[in-house]
Amino acid sequence: MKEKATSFDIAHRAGVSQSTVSRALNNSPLVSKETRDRIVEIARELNYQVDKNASNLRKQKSNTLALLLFEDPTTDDSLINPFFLSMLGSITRASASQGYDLLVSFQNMQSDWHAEYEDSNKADGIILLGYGDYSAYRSKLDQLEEQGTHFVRWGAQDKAHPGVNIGCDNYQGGFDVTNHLIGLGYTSFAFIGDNSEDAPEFRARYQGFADALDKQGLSGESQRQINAHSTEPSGYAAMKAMLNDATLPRAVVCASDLIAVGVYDALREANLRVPEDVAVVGYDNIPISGYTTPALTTVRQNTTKAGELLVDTLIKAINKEVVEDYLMPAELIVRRSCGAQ
Amino acid sequence: MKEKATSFDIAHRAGVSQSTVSRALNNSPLVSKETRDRIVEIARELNYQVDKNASNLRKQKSNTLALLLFEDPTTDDSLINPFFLSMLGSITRASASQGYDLLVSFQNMQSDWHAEYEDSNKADGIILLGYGDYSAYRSKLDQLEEQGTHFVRWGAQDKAHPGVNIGCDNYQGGFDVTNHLIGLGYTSFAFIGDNSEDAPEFRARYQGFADALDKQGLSGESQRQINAHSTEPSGYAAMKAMLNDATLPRAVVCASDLIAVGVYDALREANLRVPEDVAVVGYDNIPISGYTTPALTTVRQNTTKAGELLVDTLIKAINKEVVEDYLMPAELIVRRSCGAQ
DNA sequence: CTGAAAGCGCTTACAG
DNA sequence: CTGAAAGCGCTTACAG
Repeated sequence: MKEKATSFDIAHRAGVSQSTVSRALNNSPLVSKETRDRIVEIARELNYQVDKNASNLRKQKSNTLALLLFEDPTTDDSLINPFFLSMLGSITRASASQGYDLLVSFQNMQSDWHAEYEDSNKADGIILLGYGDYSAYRSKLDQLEEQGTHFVRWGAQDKAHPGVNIGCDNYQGGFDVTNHLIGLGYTSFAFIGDNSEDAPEFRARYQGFADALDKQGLSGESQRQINAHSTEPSGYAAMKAMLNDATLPRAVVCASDLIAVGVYDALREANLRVPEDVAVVGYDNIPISGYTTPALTTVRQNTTKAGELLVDTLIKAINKEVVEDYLMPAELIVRRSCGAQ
Repeated sequence: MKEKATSFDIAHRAGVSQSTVSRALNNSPLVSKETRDRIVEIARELNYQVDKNASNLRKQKSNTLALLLFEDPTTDDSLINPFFLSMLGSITRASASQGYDLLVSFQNMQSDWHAEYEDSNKADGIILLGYGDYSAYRSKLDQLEEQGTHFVRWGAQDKAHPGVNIGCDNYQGGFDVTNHLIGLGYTSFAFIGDNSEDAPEFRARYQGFADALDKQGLSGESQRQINAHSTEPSGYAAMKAMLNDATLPRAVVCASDLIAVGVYDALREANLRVPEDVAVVGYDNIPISGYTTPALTTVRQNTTKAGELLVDTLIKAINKEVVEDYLMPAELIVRRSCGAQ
C-alpha cells in the first residue's frame, strides 16, 4: 500500500504552489489552462483524491445527507419493513443524483440518540424515516431543532411539530380504499391496525376509514377496530382474535400490506376465501402485494417521488431556502382481494 | 440557529485547557473524575458534538464503511433488485452494530468511478455489491488494489481476482436444486439465465445445473439454456421464446427469482400450470417468492449472515488482520412450484 | 494568474 | 493529572 498522495506532492511535481493545485482541481477560473492540465494529469498519475475530511473541515460542510431509520421496537430484528427498504432505495438514488453522499443508520427508539448528534456533524442534514412511538420521538425532534440541525421527516403532518414533513395523505388513502369497498356493496367492516397517538399514520388511515363509513350512514361499522402493528404475525393474531370473538366482517381494511398478509394466513386457516367470504385490502403496495393470491388491493405511496421530495427539500433547507410541508396524494391500487374483478 | 460549540468553548467555561476537554470527552484515563464530570456536563449543556471532520482528519481514519452498489445497466432505474435491497439492509445493520457509519452509493458501470475514489477518502474501506459486467468491473478492482484501498466484494470466487471475496456457493446451489428436481423424476430440463463470463454468479449456477444432469446421464438436457438477466420482463421474454421454439421442458431452472416470476407470467399466458405442466425453480429467496402461486422453490442466500460477514471481514482488513475468502453454503428452499408437495 | 499564509477543530506527543 | 504546541490536508482571503 502506497502512501496517499497530497496536494503538496502534486505541487512539488508540477513545480507550482499547493494553492494552485487546489485551485486547479476545483476548477477555479483563476488557473491557466496549461497549468491546470498539467496538474490534472499528475493528479491522475498519482491516484490523487482530495481528502474529504480536510476539505469538509475547511469548507464547513460535508455534502453528505444522513438517513436515520427508526425501527419499531416490536419489529423482528432480522426484518426491515419492505416499504422502508424501498424508501431507502429511492433516497439513495435521489441523493446520488444530487451529488450528495448518503450516510445510513438505524436508530433504536430507546437509545439516547447519540448517533444523531454524531451524524449531525458528518452530514449537512438529516432525513428521518420510520413508524414507531411518536411520543418518544417528539422530544428528540425538539432537540434537533434546538441544535439548529436541518432535517426533514417522512410521516404524518402535524402542525405542532417542529421541522418539515413530507408525507402521503394517509387520511385520504384510508378514505378512498374504504369508499371503494362501499361502492362494491359491502356493508360490514373492520379495521386492523393501531389507532393511537403513537402511530399517527395508522391513525389517519383509520380516520379516513371511519369517515368514509360515516358518510354512508354506516357509522356503527367504524367501531370495529383491532390494534396491530405492521407485521405479518401481528395481522395474523388480530384476525384470529376477530374470528373468535366477533361476527365476521365482510370487508377488512388493514393498516399495512404486511398486516393484510397475516390476515390472509388467518383466513386461510379458517377455510375462508378472499374475497368471496371476506374482502381484504392493505396499504403500502409493497412488492409482495402484487403476488399474493388473490393479489392484494392496496394504497400506493409513491416511494420514488417521496425519496426525491425528501432529498430535494432537505437540500433546499440546507441552502437556507424556504421549505414547507408537502402532502403527496395516495393512490388506490385495485386488485382481486376486494372482489372488484 | 446557534453557533456550533467547539472544544474551546467548553474549555473556556470549564476553566481548563482545550486538550483536557478533548481528553475528557475521549475517556482518556489521564483526566481526573471531577474534571471529566464537569466537562461532560458542560458539553451536554452546549449540545456539543465532536466535529467528525476535524477528528477524522487528525486521526486519519473515519470509522466509516462505504457500500457501493453496482447496478446492471439494463435494470430499470426505478427498481432495485430485492436481493440487493435485502443485503443493503443487513449490511446497514451489521455496520451499525460494529460502530461504523455506512456510506451508500450507487455506481453505474459506465461511469469513471469517480465516486469510488472519493469514497475511498471518506471511508476506511469499501464493500462492493452487484451483478453486472464482470469484465468491465475487473480493471476497476485492480485500480482499487493499486490504491491500497481496503475492500471486500460480494460475489463469485475467483482466484485470479484481487481482494477478498465473500460469496454464496452458486455452483452448489444450482447443483442442489437441479438434483432435487431429478429426484422428483423430471427428465427434461431448461436453464434460464445468462451463461457468460460477464455474469459469473449465473454461470456458476448453470454449471451446477449442468453437472447435476451429467451425473445422472442426462447430459443432453444441459444444452437447453437461454440467456436472461435478473428481471421479470427478461424472464418472461426468455420463456416466451422457449414456448415458441422448442419442445416444452418439464422443469425450468431459473438463475434468479425475478426471472422465475417472469417465467410464471409467460406460462400463465400460455395456459400452462405450475408445477403440473412445468415445474419452475428460482434463486435468491426474495420475499415475493414465498407469496407467489404456487410458492416458488428456490435457493436461499443468507443475507443476514452475508452482511455480517462482509462487514466483519472488511473491518478486519482495515485493522490489518489477515482475511480470506469465504464461501457460504447455499440452502435449498422447497415449496410447491417444483411439484414436491 | 500565482504564491505565502491563515485557519477549519480536533488529537496527541512533549514537557512539566 | 494538565497545558502549550504541532499538525492532519485542505480552501480561500490577501497581496502581488
